[in-house]
Amino acid sequence: MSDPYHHGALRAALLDAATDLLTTEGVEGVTMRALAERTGVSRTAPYRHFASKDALLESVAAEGFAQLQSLLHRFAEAAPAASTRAAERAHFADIGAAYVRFADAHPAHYRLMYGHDALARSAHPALHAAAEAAYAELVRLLADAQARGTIRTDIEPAHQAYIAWGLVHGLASLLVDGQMERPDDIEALARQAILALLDGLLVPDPSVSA
Amino acid sequence: MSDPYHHGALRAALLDAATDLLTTEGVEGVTMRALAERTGVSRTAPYRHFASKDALLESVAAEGFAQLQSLLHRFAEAAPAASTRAAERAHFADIGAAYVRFADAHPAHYRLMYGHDALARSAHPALHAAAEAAYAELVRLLADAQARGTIRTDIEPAHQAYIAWGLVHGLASLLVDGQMERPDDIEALARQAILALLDGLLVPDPSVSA
DNA sequence: AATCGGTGTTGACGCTGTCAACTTAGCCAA
DNA sequence: TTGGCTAAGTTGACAGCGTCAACACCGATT
Repeated sequence: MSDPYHHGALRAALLDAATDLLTTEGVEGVTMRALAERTGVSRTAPYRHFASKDALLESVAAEGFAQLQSLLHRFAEAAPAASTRAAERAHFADIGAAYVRFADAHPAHYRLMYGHDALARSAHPALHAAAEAAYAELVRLLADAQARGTIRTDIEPAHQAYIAWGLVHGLASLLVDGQMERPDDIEALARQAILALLDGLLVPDPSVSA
Repeated sequence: MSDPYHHGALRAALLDAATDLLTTEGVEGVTMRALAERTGVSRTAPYRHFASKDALLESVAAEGFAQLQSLLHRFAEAAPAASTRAAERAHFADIGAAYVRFADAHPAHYRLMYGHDALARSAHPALHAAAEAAYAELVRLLADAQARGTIRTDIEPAHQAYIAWGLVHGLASLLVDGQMERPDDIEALARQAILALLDGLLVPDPSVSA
């Protein structure tokens, strides 16, 4: 009836509580003691499941990359079969908008995935692997588009993925870190950015030389 | 002869020490006590010059944005007068490469400027202003290019700046946060990214519709 | 010569992550 | 059934952190 001595599913409960605290209080609010209290155990019980606070945060961050990966994966499956130029533009704009929407919906989580200081210093294999898996999904997406013949092939998909990832991550990061003025419609801006990358920023006509 | 009771230039010394510690130990190494020891004063002396540790870090971060701004400003003055397409491409590629090089040279400082958790939560007017000033420099750069007639005018300079800033910041961020594999030649990648944004990623010929 | 305010010091407090030693309870072998 | 092994949870303690309160110093102003 009353609280059993053994929790039973503490590990999962800790990850849930951490994600909760992350969204409500920010990363500063995620403390081992707060997690313990939320899950109804004592201060050091979490150490039976995570070697350190950093290890716990690493798992939370990795979960975020997994979500991002599955998001990209859904788009990869919904790729346009018949590849008109308009369909491709819309498809990639959708992906970029979805990415930025994810970051905007879970800002603290997103910040943890990329920006957390403790996680950035040393090697975190699980987190690194999760990030690479999400990245690989994007590479595949672009390789497919190259195979369809809609995207330039003089830049290898891995580089294109790095560039595209950099663009959307940069937008998301500016948004989430709050240094820049928050744009009115972030989703529209994300679409505009993707389209700019697809179409180019220079004037189409190459006869502008003075 | 011996240490005077009053330091004389403690504020500047603290900022210097903080920047030093930032590059050598990372942001976790920047502690009020360490700063006090480095500058030869007691633990709480810094509080005569900064309201809190966050306020001190905010000043350090703002200095970083000032450096970034002056970097962009130098490029604005060196803008190509006669605007051939090749010259414009090289010019913007140079800017992007310089930006990423800055981040790569001062990773911890760069992370502090954008990613630090404590600074992201609440409003930090001085930091915000410094970031806006650097951003304004980029807007001006792009407005000039539009005036020269080399860049599309159907997207306003402020939006183009947001997109371009997003791209280079995204690349820099991926680099500095260390989640992604570090590319062989980051500067070349930055150039490639800028050129991709200028030229577009789609195949030039619009007749690819199936 | 008195004093006033900016600067630096000492002591203390609560909060944090985490180690060490101990307890509990479920499970498996004898 | 029982004995004990082990994973899981607890309590106590410690050092390091940011920071407040109270006090000491000293150059400049009156």
